[in-house]
Amino acid sequence: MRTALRLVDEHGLPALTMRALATELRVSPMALYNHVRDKNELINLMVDLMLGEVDLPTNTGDWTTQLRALACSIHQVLTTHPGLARVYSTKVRIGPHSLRIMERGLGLLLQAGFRQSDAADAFFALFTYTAGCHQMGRVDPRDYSALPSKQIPSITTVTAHLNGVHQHGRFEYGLDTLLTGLKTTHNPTPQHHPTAA
Amino acid sequence: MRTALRLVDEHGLPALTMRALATELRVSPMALYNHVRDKNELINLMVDLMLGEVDLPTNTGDWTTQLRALACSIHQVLTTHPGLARVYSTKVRIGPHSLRIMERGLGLLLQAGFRQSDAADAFFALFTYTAGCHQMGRVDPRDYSALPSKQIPSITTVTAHLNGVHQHGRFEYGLDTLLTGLKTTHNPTPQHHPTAA
DNA sequence: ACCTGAACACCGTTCAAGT
DNA sequence: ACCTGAACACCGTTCAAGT
Repeated sequence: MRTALRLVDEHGLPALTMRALATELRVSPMALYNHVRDKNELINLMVDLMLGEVDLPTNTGDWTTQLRALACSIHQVLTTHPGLARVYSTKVRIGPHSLRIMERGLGLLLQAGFRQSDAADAFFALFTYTAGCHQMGRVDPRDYSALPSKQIPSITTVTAHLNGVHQHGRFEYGLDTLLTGLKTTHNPTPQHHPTAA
Repeated sequence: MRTALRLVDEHGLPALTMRALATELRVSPMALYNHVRDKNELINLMVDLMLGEVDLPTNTGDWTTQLRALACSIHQVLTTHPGLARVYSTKVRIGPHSLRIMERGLGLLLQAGFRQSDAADAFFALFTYTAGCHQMGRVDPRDYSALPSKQIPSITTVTAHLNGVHQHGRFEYGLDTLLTGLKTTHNPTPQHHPTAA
C-alpha cells in the first residue's frame, strides 16, 4: 500500500499499474491478487491510507473554527497526494479513516444545532468543495485549438484570472465563504451546553 | 461528437472506446483519427459540446440571482450528462462554450464590485462546488469490507445522512450558502450604474 | 497461504497502403 | 482529404500449476 502511494505521488495516477507496482515490489504481477481483489479495491485502500494522515481538530474554539481546521487538514493532505486526490471525490468511500472524518464533521454541525438534514447538506457542501479543489489541472495550451479567433483575446484575461488555481489562499477564500454562509443562515437552537455569550 | 455523447450518456464513460465509437458510426476505428488528434481531444470537444447546452442567465435581477441561475443551469446540464460530468472538473478546458460561461461568471462578479482577485476566487469556488457535486457516486456496499467491526454501527447513521447525495435541494443548499457567504463578506464599492437603495 | 508464467480479452495508437 | 487492416505496446485479470 505504501509503495503504491509513493508510486502515484512520484509519477501520477496513470503510472499505477498492477504490473508496475509488482515490479516495484520485486514480485510477479499476479502476486498482488492474493492481497487485493482487484485494482479498484487497491485504490480504495490507498485512499483510506491517505485519509489516515488527516488530523482531527482539537475540541477547542467554536464549531466554525473546528470545521475550518478539519477542512484545511483534508486540503493539505490532498495537496501532498495530488494523484490520489483526483480519485478521492469520485466515490464516497467507506473506510475506517474516512468514517472518522465524516463522523467528526457531521458531529460538529449537529452539536452546533443544525437539523440532521441541514447538517448533512452542509457537510456535503464543505466536503464537495474541499475535494473538488483538487480535481482541476492547469490549462493545457493545446486546448486553444479549435477556438473561433474572435474569442482569442478573452482567453488571456480569463486564464490569467483562473490559472492561479492553486495559488495560496484560493482554497481558503471559498472555504471561508462557505463557513460565513453557514454562520449567517444558521438559526442556533438551544443546546445542552450553551456557551456563555 | 453527438453519437459519442449519446454513447457516454447511455453506457457510461468507460464505454467510450475508440473502437466502440467507430463501430457505432459504422466505420473503421482508425477513421476517427482523421478528425481528432487523440482520445483526449475527443473528450475535450465532447465537454464543450455539452457546455453549449448551458443557458446564460438573462440580465435581470441582482448579481446573486444571476450567478445562481448560471450555476443551476450548469448543474442541470451536468445532471443530464453524468458520465461526462465526471470528467468536466478534471481540467480547465478552453473551448468556446466554456469561455462564454467563465466570461459571464467573472463579469457578474466584477460588475458587482468585487476586486479582480476576489472575483476569480469567488468564481472558482462556485465553479468547483458545482462541478464537484457530480463527481460522487453512490456508496458501494462492497466497500464495507475491511472495517473494524467497532465502527460498523456508525456506518448506517453516516451513510444514511450522506447517501442522498443527489437528493433534490442538496445542491441548492450549498450553492445558497456560498452565495450568502459572498453577499455577507462583500463590501460593495461604488459602481458606474449604482442601483437606487 | 502465497507465488508464478502463460494466456485471454481488451485498450490507444502507429504505419503503410489504399481511394 | 479520407478511409482501411494489420500490427505494436500496453492494460487488468483468469487459470492451471507450483511451494
